[in-house]
Amino acid sequence: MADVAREAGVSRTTVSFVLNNVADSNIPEATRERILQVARELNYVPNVQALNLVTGQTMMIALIVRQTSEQMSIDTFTGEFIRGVTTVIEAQNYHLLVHAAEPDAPESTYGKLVRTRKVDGLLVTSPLVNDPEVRLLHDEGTPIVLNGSTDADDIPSVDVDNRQGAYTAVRHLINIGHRRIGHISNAPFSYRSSSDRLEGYRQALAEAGILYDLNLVMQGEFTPSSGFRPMLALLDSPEPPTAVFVGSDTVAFGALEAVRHRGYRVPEDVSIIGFDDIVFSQYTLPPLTTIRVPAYRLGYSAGELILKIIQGEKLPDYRVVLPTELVIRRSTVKRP
Amino acid sequence: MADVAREAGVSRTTVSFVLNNVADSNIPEATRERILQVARELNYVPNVQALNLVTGQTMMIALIVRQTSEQMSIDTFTGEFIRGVTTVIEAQNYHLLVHAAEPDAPESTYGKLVRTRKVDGLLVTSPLVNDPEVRLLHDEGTPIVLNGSTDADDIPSVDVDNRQGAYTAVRHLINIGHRRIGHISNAPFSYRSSSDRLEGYRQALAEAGILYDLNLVMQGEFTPSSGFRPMLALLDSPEPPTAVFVGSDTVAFGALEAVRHRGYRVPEDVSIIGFDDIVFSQYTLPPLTTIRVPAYRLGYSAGELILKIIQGEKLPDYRVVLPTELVIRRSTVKRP
DNA sequence: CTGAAAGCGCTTACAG
DNA sequence: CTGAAAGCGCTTACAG
Repeated sequence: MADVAREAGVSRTTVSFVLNNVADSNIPEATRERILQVARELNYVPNVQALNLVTGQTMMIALIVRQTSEQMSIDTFTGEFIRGVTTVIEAQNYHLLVHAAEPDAPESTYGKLVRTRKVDGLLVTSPLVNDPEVRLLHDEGTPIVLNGSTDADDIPSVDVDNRQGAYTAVRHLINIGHRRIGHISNAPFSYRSSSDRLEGYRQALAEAGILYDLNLVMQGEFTPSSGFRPMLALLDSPEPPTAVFVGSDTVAFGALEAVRHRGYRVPEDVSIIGFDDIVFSQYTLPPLTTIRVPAYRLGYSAGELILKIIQGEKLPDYRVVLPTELVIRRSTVKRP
Repeated sequence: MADVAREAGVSRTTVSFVLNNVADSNIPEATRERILQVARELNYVPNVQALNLVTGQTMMIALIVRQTSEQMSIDTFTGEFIRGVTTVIEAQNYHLLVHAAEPDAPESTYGKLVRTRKVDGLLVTSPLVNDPEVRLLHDEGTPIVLNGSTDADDIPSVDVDNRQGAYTAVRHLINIGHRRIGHISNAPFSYRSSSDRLEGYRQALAEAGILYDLNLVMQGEFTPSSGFRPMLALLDSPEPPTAVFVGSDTVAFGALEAVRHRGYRVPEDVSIIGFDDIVFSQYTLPPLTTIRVPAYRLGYSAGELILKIIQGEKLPDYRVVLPTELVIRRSTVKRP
């Protein structure tokens, strides 16, 4: 910048004014042009590090992905989510730092990112129901947005309406004649999404006057293989379900496999409905009926929200809840 | 830092020395302890922005993902790759910035990242065969590592041996008795990975004395649906293949679908082998025989390489090529 | 052993 | 309309 000033015969102040288009600076068009010209010739690009130091902003937002390597290798959600986030924030000159953290890491690896002024705010996916670090950071005033819900309803978040989605799924099963309906969760019930989905399941059952049977409820854990055994157990039970609501498509793949493994057929012997609508669900045999989760839009909303919080905007509501959508394919069928 | 200095009764210089453990600074243990103590009490954390300004480093590496939204939503590679990268670089206090760029974006959106001193180096996935921006940046001396190959062999890169992988796949088909073998690519042949895989296919054919038949070669484009029509065409041809080598698992899913759609069966009527070994390939019907690509290790290697380049290390070779592995499952079978 | 001073590349009151 | 100066929070020769 000093070079530009010298070359143009003005002070750095003036250069800064015209390059940043500062209002009320009243620079005559002539010098203005000259400075712009020189800057172009000299191929001037501002050093954002210096800028950051004086403004106190980093123009960076961190995305903390709380997943194991294994989860990450089967995850198609985060890619779309990232796309949504970057679309919004890059339009405002922010960038995204991605940091993976094991869900059961002994201590926070991400608080440091904000304390050392590496980022201006945090996006946290799949937070634990009760993450003390998130709590602490939020209370310290760190801009933070969760993807998914925790017990702390005062922390800003974006999520899908899990209860409603599960309700819709089970309602669909009931509508087509099923009464004995099993459930395999997407994750341990210590995750809010799992317990919310379970609640939707129970609500639909209750409304239809169907007794809640604990023997029909199993726990999955993110992966296809975690859906295999629970499905076997359901199939082998004295009074097997005619339909199963699986809390995630990925887990449902293992359930489909289990049905085949026992020599039964989907949907003739048992209907299966999933949750998420990842791309691959169209290509299973049969294609999976499921509940669509708008990953891109969740990312987009999270980006909008964190930006507003960073910019100190007062918001009527710090929580955004997006609707899901029932996608009927061929893994569910009317009970004769 | 000024606070710490005042509180401990020393100069900022001294504080800097002990906090950074500067050698030859000969600080007596007593003052050293005192400073550390005060820093802890005051909860001192260095401002990395200031540090960056003086050192001229940003401790950031950008990952440029050249994909459309659609590609990103079916991509399980990038997640694992990211995990590999962050594992290495975070151990050295670097962080990863992720930036998505449409493959056909009119102009570079990422050159700016290095010119404005936002990052110290660039990782570029799925580069175009001939990306002028990559060329330019590399020639300007920007540390840059590609994931995948371009025509420019002087630019550092990490990749799998695509030719060898394809050769192994087709060799497997030949070994189990197939002679009429089709091919559907993973991407347009303007991508280096596609043309390399095609070359491996041709080589295996040639070695076995099988004539190369252009009618048997089709183009896929990343998605399952892009594998559907080509497979139909192959099936409907006057002399259909008994086996098909598909350049990516994702594309192979559409091919499997097409076979079912025509009322044929895999592998009884036609064997199919994929490439990549994504998790879902275990859950198709039948489970897919494929060539494993070590995504995590590619990311890990890319991270190591870019760090070495940034740190100015002289390297014997700037290209790392990782081996693939044949994974035999149930979609390929001996030709009677 | 330790401190005063310059400097990294910017912005922004303030004064003229 | 424009410039001199202070300051953002650090590091690092240099001198004592």
